[in-house]
Amino acid sequence: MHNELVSHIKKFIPLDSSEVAILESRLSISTIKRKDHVLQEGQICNTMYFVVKGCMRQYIINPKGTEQTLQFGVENWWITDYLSYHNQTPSHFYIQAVETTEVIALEKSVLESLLDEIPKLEKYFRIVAQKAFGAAQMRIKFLFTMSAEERYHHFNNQQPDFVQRVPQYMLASYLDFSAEFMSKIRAGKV
Amino acid sequence: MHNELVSHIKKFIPLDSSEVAILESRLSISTIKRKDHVLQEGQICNTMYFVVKGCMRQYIINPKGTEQTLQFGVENWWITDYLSYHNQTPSHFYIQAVETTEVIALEKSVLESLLDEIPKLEKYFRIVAQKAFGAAQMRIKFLFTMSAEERYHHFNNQQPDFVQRVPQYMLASYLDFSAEFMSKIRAGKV
DNA sequence: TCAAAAACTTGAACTACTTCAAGAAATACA
DNA sequence: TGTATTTCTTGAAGTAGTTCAAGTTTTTGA
Repeated sequence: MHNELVSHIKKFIPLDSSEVAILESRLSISTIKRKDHVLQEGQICNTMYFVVKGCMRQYIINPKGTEQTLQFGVENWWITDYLSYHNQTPSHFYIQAVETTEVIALEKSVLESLLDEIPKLEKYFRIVAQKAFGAAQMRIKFLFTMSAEERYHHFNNQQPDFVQRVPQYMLASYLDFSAEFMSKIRAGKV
Repeated sequence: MHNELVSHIKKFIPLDSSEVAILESRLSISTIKRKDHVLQEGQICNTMYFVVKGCMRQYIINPKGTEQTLQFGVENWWITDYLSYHNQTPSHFYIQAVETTEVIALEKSVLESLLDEIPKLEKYFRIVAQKAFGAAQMRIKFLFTMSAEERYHHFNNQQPDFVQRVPQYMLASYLDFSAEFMSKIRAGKV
């Protein structure tokens, strides 16, 4: 029995047993407690996080001092700041555990040596990044074309269980409206 | 002297002369006339476009019938619908030349055989996709935290020449406000 | 188990933007 | 070069959302 990341990789590329062995030897699960951060604004991001169980989020603090969630990462998602990671520049984001979460933290140096040893992994990370970019484009489309109420109902239809899982105010900011307005949408007062 | 895409790839990974030769034999430049489309909503996207010279854009038509630009692609950018491309599902987007544009159109079947022959290219496309995703995250951050006027001035500071290059109404929709409002911002009437 | 902290609700006042309509200016290309 | 087309401007009226403040409910963890 091997770890969840290996299973995820195998959905995209075949791995032989020696490659699995290399991966297993380098990857370990760590637990991030609810509300703990793995990245703070201003830090350089040197790690990619694969969510095994639980939920992480990437957020900012806006000029009014309110948190706004840009991205959630649940089971089988990667979360990181790719811009800070690639350019070695200070991050604009916080990355935090929404609930106590198990992740595989993959440091840049470890990832780079894995990519050298198992070049096939490049394909895996390419596909993951291209799909994530595609999802980001759809997200922008929804933000552009739907009203706040439509965005709420749409999300609620697509991910009914997830809505139960995170605080309302985090989801409101992810959908780009205020927590108060979300409360009114749910009460049917709009 | 070889093509612009080969030069771009060499910024990220080394290529030997036989690899360059393979690439050159498979890649050719085509010209897309101003306002012509390379992808329409509902079509399956089977091609990635690398912009050699000119400007492409990805847009949608919103429920009110207005075009909204999600993405511009200028020199050395890739533009495609990765979600349609990977899942072979109908695209939600239009991709069009803003000005007459030279592109390298890379079809899925050609790209896949290139990736088999030159596996190093996986790294190039991985890095390109990760950077594009990072840029999309920053874009969402700006949309979330800045007022319309701030978004305009910020963009204008970052890309002063680009603002001259595209019709105002396209840029307005990209920045997520109306063309009329942009006109007022520019006139200082807000 | 229970006190403290976090999350949610409500209504009233406000505002950053949109929409509409019509005319003026700029640009493309026959 | 001239004219059709595209793009930009302006003001007035409207609205989808925000903000604030205070109270209520739910959840957390010692």
